[in-house]
Amino acid sequence: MLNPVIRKLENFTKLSDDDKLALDQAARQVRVYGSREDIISEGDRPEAVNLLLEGYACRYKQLEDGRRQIMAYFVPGDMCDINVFILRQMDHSIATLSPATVAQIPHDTILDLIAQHPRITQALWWSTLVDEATLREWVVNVGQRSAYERMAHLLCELFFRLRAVGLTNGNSCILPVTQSELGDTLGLSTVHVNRTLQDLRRDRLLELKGKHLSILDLNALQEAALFNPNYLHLEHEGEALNANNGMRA
Amino acid sequence: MLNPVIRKLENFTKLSDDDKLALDQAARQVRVYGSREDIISEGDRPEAVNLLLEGYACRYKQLEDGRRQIMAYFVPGDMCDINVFILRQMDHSIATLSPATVAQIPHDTILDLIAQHPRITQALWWSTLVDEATLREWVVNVGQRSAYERMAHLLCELFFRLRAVGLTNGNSCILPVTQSELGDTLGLSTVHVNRTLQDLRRDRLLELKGKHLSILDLNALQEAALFNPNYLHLEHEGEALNANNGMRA
DNA sequence: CGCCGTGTTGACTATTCTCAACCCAGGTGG
DNA sequence: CCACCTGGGTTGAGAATAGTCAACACGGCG
Repeated sequence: MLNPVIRKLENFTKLSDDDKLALDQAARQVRVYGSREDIISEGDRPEAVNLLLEGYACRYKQLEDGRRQIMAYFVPGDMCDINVFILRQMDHSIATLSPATVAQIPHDTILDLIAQHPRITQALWWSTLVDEATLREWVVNVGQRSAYERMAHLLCELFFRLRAVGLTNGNSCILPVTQSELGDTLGLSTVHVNRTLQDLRRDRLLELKGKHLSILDLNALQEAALFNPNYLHLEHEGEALNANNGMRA
Repeated sequence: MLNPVIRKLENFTKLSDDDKLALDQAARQVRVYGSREDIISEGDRPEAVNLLLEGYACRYKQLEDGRRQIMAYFVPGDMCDINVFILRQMDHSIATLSPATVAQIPHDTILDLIAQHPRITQALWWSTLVDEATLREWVVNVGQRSAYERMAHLLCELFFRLRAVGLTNGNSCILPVTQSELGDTLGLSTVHVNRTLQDLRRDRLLELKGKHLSILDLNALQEAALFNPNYLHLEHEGEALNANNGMRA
């Protein structure tokens, strides 16, 4: 099994064999989770970086009165919290959505990787920038789009991201989320999620049953969602940086 | 006039005189903007880091059909785009909300700062983490909160942030935004923004007229907003890091 | 003076939520 | 093996929240 983080980072830059080996070795301490377990909770002090190897997870925040907002989905190859270890405590939680395998990379190992592998540093930086850009797009999504557009946009995004790590099969993929979780993601009630999915099905854009998503018409779905994949920066942008030597830091 | 970025970063860590000098010198090339001008536009290649010295600005994204979402506000001391220079082109725009003074810091200068001033590096890192946490909170805000709560939350946040850089006067501050901009921020129509502000005024929580915001009852406002200032990480968290030597990177 | 950008209001509409009921499939225990 | 239980998913009816449109008010500025 190819370490999915390698596949992901190579969307941005070409890694050397040495880089890849280092990544593999960093990800050797593994923990297995069941479905819907917290990997790290709000208020915890972050102890290690969690790299998702298999399964799905999400970042969420809960209000005092129980309302919950999911703010990110994680797919294999994603580091859930690389950027928080300077902070004293988590201001949100991370939980699995399915059974999952997670590598726990100690902070020191991350720092060593950064110190010794400039390509990895660059690619990790790229990856956090993409995470941020994705979050910005989510603000646009919940702020401006209708329920129908929102749902279309979310499913477009997930499909593109899963495809980038080789987890699609033609125009379908696994998506182990309930309608209630989709609601917590999009700021909609489960009832409305249900009706919105029916509308998308009626328009022959997609099917989502059980844990299986099939895109019936990707172009039409993108149009319906006003989806512009720019923000995922999947176009191997690092190649240019490689040529001109990139960052010095 | 104290360089506001120094004041901001000192919310997190103690800077040496040498650090401060370096920051001052980095911010010497200045540009002046009028109100509502783009500082950098979607599609542009980022050339320098824009540090806001005076005035207000925002980050926004426009959909093809004209809908606009504001995704961040910038106040003096904020670096608008420190983290994007690895990317080939901007996936969003940054514009002033008022007349503004902006320092343009070349990428090389940033890289030198990072290489030679570990405290600054740390504080800049902290600052980007706070920006991200803020963005996450905005997703929660538009996703879960009602119009009334949303507005209360946004104004709470801005008040706290302005206070952290010394731009409040008692319980009031300058906020040069129109109701239409508030709408684009919160995902509400201008009409509804207007009515929501009236409700907040009726409940004696705040007043917002012209460019002047007065908080009449900060505690009540926080409660109404379910506002928890945790995510702004304003509690001088860096002090701990200083003691134990912090990052090695 | 008159214009324009902003704020305000009323009437009507659309979208989304809530609540409550019911269905269905998969897993468990008797 | 079957009955039941439970966690999703689905449906309908009615209510609440927020949007749209159109008109008007107000103030600063050319």
